[in-house]
Amino acid sequence: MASFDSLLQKCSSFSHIKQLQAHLITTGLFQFSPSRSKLLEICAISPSGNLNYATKIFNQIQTPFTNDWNAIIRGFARSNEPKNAIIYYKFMSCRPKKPDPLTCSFSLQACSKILAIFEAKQIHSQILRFGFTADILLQTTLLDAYAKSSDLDSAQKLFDEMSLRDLSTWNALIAGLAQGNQPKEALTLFKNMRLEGFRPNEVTVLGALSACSQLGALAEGETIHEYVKVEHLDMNVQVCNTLIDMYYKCGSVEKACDVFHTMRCNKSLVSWNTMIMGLAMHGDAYQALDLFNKIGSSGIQPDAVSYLSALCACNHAGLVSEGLELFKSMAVSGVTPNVKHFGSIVDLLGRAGRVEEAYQIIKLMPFVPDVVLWQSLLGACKTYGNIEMAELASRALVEMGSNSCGDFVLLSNVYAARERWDDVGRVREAMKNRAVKKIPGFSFIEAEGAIHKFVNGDQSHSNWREIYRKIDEIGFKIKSHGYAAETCFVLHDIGEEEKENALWYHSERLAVAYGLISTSDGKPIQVIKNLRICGDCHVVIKLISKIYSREVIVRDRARFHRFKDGSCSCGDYWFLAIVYGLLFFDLKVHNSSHCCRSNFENEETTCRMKSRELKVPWEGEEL
DNA sequence: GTAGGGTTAG
Repeated sequence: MASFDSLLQKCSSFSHIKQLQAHLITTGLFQFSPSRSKLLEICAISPSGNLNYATKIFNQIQTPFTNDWNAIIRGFARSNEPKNAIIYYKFMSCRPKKPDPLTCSFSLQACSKILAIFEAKQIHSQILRFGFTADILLQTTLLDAYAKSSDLDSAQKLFDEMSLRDLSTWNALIAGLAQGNQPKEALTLFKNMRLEGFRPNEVTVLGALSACSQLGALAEGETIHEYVKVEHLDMNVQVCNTLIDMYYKCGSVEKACDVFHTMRCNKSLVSWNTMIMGLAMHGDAYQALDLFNKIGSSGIQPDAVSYLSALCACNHAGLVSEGLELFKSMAVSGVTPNVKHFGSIVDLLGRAGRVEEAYQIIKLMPFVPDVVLWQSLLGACKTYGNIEMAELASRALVEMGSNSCGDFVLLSNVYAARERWDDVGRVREAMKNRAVKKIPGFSFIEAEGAIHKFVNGDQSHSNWREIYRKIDEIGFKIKSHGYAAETCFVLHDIGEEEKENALWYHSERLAVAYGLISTSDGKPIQVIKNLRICGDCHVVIKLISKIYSREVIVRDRARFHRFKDGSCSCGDYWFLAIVYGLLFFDLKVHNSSHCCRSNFENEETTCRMKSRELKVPWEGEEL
């Protein structure tokens, strides 16, 4: 008979596992043979195995070896119940066999998955106690656990303290920074890594490209793309997908299309979805829908994200009936709509002024409405001046614990539009009492090899005087083209007093002015803004694009605006509604069709409620 | 001997 170990290597079905287990039991080796751990591992992690059954085998063992613990912890760490891995780790700590670096590694992976920072810290202290600190792999796993649980300071500290780092260590921190809202730091680290002689691989460029996406750093992204081509990393589909994402988020949907159409590896569903979303964000709704309809011909079936991307295309172009049809067709194709699809429909209906229908959707849908849904409805109420519904949505948001400035501003906007100043004051009080924080608006522009950040009324840039002179010049020129920034409605002293020039020196305008100064003629100006673009800036930038014959691309938190020859790719869809709403309610509209001025920037915040709280049975106790 | 780093989303 073949040896037990060689049978283990061939073990490829659940029945094999049971036969081998039976063999161990009948020969009396079960309690003593080291091969048992391997069998347990196969049962716990291989596709032919069964984690429940592995647990049963484990429970039969009188004194588990460290490797038995490792197998079961590893199994749970990669299962849907990573919490159990930590529970087993805790059990193990009270038993004679002590954890080894692998045990810590698997348990940390479980911590990363459920963002169990408290437990990760305790395992960290055990790693120190056991003296496993020289193990680069383990240190990297620990670093990753910190980074994934948003404790980037600890991740960075660990990184700095490591005397030896390998490629994965750098990758873990770059990816961690990129995903943890520190894209600038991620890119700096990426550069430092190259200076230290490391050769970025697929994983590295994924992190770095993701950082570029967030920053809108097109030039930087292009450099990385060049590197990708030279190193043939574009044979990796994830790299290609991230390139598509990077290009469209950096404003160049054409280059995203280029990558998509010339991919040398097979396209995955994510490739399609990313491209569709890119087209949607750029307002190319018909191209997006066209691509959506072509997914099937590539032998892939669209999934929930594909539908969401296509719905998003309809949303951004105001294609209401197409969107509704698409939503209905989901049932036929067997893709179950989730809360985001319903959110999309609520937004679509709301933007089209069908606020009551949007509300009915929220009421009837089979999900508990989340913050974003109510925010969509509230946004629509503001646009169409629906006070009753706005109050309802605001109440829901408050009940859900929303403390977002944007939500309060929207409600006060609705009141202000009806000149209900007492209510406006009430909202203002509520904001004060709840210590609602205003999210400061800022804009980025990449120019002269650096990223320049502007806030409203910013005078910190070394060239600020020149920038302000440019803005004044713009003001002079656009007035001769009929621009008049008239006030439709003004929010009376809501929030902090703002300087008179706050509107005129909005961050996006400063960035565009700087772009005009610092980039050469004919080159498109690309600006990234953290909030929604202001309606007045939208008008001004349209005029700039015409007068200065410059294409300007602004990415705001919701979509792209491509200004060319006096018009914008969003078709003014998102702003026209404001005007219709005002006319409908017969409010004062002063001699301008493009007025939307408020003391606030558009803060339709979509801040998500993060469920990072995690309860584990022994919370508070030391492991 | 066994492990670590990763793409799309209202």
